[in-house]
Amino acid sequence: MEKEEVLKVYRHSLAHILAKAVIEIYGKETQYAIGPEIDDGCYYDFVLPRTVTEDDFKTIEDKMHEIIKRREDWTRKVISRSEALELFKDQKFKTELILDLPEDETISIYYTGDDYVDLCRGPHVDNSQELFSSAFKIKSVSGAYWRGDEKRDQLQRIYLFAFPSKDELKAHLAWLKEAQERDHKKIGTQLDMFMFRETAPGMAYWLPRGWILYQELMKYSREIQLKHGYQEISAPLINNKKLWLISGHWAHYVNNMFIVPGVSKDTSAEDAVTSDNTCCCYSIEAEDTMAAKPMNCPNAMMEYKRTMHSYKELPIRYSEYDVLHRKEKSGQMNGLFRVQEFRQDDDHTFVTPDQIKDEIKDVIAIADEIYKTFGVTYRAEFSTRPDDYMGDIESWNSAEASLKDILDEKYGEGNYEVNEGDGAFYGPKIDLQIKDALGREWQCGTVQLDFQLPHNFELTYADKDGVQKMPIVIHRAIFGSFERFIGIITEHFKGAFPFWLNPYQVAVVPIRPEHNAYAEKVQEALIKAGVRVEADYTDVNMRDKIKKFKQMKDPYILVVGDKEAAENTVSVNFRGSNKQQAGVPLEKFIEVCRDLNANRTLELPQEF
RNA sequence: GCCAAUGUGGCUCAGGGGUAGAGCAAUUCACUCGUAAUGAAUAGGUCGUGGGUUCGAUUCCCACCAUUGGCUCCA
Repeated sequence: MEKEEVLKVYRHSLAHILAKAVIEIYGKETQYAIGPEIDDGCYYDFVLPRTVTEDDFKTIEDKMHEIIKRREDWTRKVISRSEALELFKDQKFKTELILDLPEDETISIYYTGDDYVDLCRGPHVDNSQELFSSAFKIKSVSGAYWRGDEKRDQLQRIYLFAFPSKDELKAHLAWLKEAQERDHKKIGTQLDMFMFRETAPGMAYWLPRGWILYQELMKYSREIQLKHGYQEISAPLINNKKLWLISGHWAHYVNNMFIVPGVSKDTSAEDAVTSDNTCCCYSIEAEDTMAAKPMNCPNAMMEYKRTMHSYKELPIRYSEYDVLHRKEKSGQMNGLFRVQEFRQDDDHTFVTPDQIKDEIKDVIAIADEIYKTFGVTYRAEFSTRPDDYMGDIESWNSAEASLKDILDEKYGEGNYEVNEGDGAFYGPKIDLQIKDALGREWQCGTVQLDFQLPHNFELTYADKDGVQKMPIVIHRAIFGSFERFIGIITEHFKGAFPFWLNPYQVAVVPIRPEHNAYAEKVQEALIKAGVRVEADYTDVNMRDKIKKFKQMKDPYILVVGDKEAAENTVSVNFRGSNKQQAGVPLEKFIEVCRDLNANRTLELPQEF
């Protein structure tokens, strides 16, 4: 058996052991649902008479060990649908699973000992003693919805780390610890990049250092977009409710919007709020109700609509970096990965149907270029027509065919995920996912076709034949949100950003105050060359200064004293090591810095 | 929104029914230094917020807020 297969069998078998242990501890009325294997182990979903907390972990683990030691045989049986329904008549989730199986499906069950049976395809170990060498540990408990539907039962999910050997478990836990050290929330605090306060949940305060990095990203994004024919626009951050009614956001997205209630004339309105004893009453029903924009699209439509357009002008690419606000349900925020206030590298491109393919190809090319600059890898996902789609089916079919062609050509057939029916109601989309330090995937890039907004805003262009036709809108973002992207690259680089991106690129440390004059000369020369430099001219131990800049992960620290001043050189300290190189001519050092910035080089030279 | 956990000086964390501790950072003094933690002293906290129990709550209970790991949703 392949190693992968062995791992699967172990994990899946341990899921059964977990269920058996939980049933023995919590009693026969336990409802057990499903227990698949996952990346680092497995989980099992239950309905239990009481909640499982961390205090129960040890009890469950001990019970599992005890069960394994019983050396019970695992027996597979094939039974009929009616036998299965009878066997699991007290198990509502199993019953539902059985009823959902196709008529001709073989129904197999697995016994672990005589007293525990589970509906399962297998395969499994033949006897529990095969699990003697396995290693497992309860990772966590969480709520999970039956079949991922929040309207259905909430189950208690118990996650297990599970590996074939103790060493592998140990290695995994070590990896996890290392990954937690990469946590962008931790590094962001250490490097003085950003902070959060309770008075603005899910909205980052960008500190001086972090804001430098943020702006460097925007600068980079703007450079690329300029090359690809994008025009930058900016539009109001809050808009009257009327706009959101037209765009459809008021109907579909209002719960995610920060509303600014207007002044209501009708003081009896149900949602009217009296602010004080004056006559002023606020209501979201009032005509002057405004809302902070959660998306840029409607305003882009407005700018397009300002004049008549000809097919000759298309594609028109409007990019924007305005601040967006999306109200999230509690428990959904997560550091910079999921915030309530953010900026996207957003764009709305207006195209004719036959321009879709070339345009999207270009978008993917931009994504490749950008992600490559950071050395991150991504995975593409293609989402197709949902049941509640808008527009005519021919447009959908041809649009989906174009997207599929592009994806096949770019990544090869089967090298991207297809989510049938998962597209937006207004059009199919391609999402680009990037992983964080813990291996969780986050959507960054997105390319979406939209047949709906142009319709709602009655957009037109005059085609060759003189007939007014409706353009198609392509929504796209590559970084996604800068907030999320910064979170990801912070973890990716563990805070040691590429030279061009690091808040300060070079730090200057004069050995004693009498070397300040030369240090200032070095700093000025670097600034003149467009290098971001910080220096410490205070009268403290040079070691303290070096320590401080090392902790800030500045790529190069230049120590200057008598020798350097006399020779017009610098003594270079390299990030991430104790390595030093003395006697580097200042001009040479500056030249290298200039190149690193110009090329946005990923690697940091370790020698001059 | 749901399940579980967490919230103690700027940061990292210990403690625990009798009104709080450490390290780092900060400030002051000494050392004037050639590459990642010199020494001494000082200052800094109504222990997330609001209720309750108690003679007494930072500690126990309840609610709320925020944060974390998941579920759902999403950039």
